[in-house]
Amino acid sequence: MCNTVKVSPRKLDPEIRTALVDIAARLLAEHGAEALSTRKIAAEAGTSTMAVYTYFGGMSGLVREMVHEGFARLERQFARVRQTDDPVADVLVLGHAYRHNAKANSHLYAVMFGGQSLAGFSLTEEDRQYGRYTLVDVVGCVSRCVEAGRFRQADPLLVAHQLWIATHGLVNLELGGYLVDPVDADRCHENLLRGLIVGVGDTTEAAAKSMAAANRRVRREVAGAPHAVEPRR
Amino acid sequence: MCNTVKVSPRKLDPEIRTALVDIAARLLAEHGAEALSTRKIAAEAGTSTMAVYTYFGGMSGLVREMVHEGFARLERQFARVRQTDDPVADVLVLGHAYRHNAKANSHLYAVMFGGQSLAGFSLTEEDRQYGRYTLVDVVGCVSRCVEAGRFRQADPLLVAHQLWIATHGLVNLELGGYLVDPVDADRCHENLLRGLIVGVGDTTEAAAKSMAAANRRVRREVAGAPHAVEPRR
DNA sequence: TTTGTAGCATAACATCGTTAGGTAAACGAT
DNA sequence: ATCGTTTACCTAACGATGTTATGCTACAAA
Repeated sequence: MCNTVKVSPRKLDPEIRTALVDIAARLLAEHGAEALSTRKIAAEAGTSTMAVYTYFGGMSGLVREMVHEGFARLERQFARVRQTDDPVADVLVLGHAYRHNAKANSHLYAVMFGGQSLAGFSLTEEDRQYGRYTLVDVVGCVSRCVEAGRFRQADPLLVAHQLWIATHGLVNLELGGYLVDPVDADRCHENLLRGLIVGVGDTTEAAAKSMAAANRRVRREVAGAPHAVEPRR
Repeated sequence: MCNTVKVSPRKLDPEIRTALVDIAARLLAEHGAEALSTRKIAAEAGTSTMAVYTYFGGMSGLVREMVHEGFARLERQFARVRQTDDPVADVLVLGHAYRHNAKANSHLYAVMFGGQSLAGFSLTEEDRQYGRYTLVDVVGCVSRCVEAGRFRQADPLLVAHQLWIATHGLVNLELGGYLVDPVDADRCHENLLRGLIVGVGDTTEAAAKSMAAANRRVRREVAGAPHAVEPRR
């Protein structure tokens, strides 16, 4: 018989796989996109450049793996914010969590949501669907705002998108260095969210109260130091 | 005398300079960031790669030139929108102009505002100041909204930043392919701006009227086909 | 123990931005 | 008009990039 399915491979080492992703993520975070190369990664991992191809099929595959890790981090960040009886404050804390995550992983964020192509990689529709899915927490939170009578009756998905878009724009321009002293990112964040919340139906008084409550919760529910983040290169 | 300031140079050809910028811009727009290389540019221009260095000091200098051209295009786009007695509609048309320009020059826009580093280029503080300056039109328009009693008394610069951030976030996620069918970019644009305008003090009725007026003006004041744009690669 | 598949290293390829060396052209001064 | 100097510009090369071809060899199944 010709089709003798002889077997006797040699398994892939999962430790090497995760090590490669970790090293690549660290290189990206510490030295930026330019510093991400197969040779540097292989050198740090003590392997040859071929490892990147056997485990990920190329640089793009490795970047995709990092992007998925980035989405996982965002989800973990979201999971830390509590659900209270003030759903508007909950939404605001989620916004802070989103912004914090973006700044803590700025280079990765640029690839995930900023449309930055890294080493020839670009997101597939599946990747984007993965990214959109991380926003289900926000949609649910907006639903509770509507149920609580704080937001006008509207499609929660649409309102969540408004908040996402605004926060994304804020973070993106902040990372780009565009929001400076007279109109810095913190001031913009505050005003932008206040405006949107009032715009979808909340009263200015209730909005102000929820914003104060959210600011009090940020320290404990989003991360240690709110703005301790590596500066842009 | 030793310091004989003998003169006799050979002038740079301004035609070659502009040709290089044009070719580079076309390559960027048609084939994306990856296709932008000194060799391709030189080949199309009929020169050698050295031209890029004599005229721009390197690839970064050429990219900087393109970025400035991008800002100029945005300003020209803004200059096309009229100032009417409905300043809120004017602001909305400016937003459409911003979005149109971003989509018509998507790759360049990503470098200008999206933080995308192209061929090792990254914006200087001077470049960013140049970019911020293009928003003076928006600030002035917001001032007129306040004077007309449509917007609550507030810092026009701050309100203009809110609108900028929101529109930038919208455009960026749209270019990234994140805004799809149930909640597409057009719907988000409409809702986001409506929310913000109401949030800064306008009544829902007046806002709706101005939005309708703005949508009517878009065709003639921003560009031919509102959404005829190369799809994302 | 035998055997063959597949991980992995070495080395080569094409391409990239950039630089060095040499040539010729253009302008001010004579 | 001629000269001299300066500078644009081409050719060739360098280092570094992602990727691929060619083996060697370790490992798991028989």
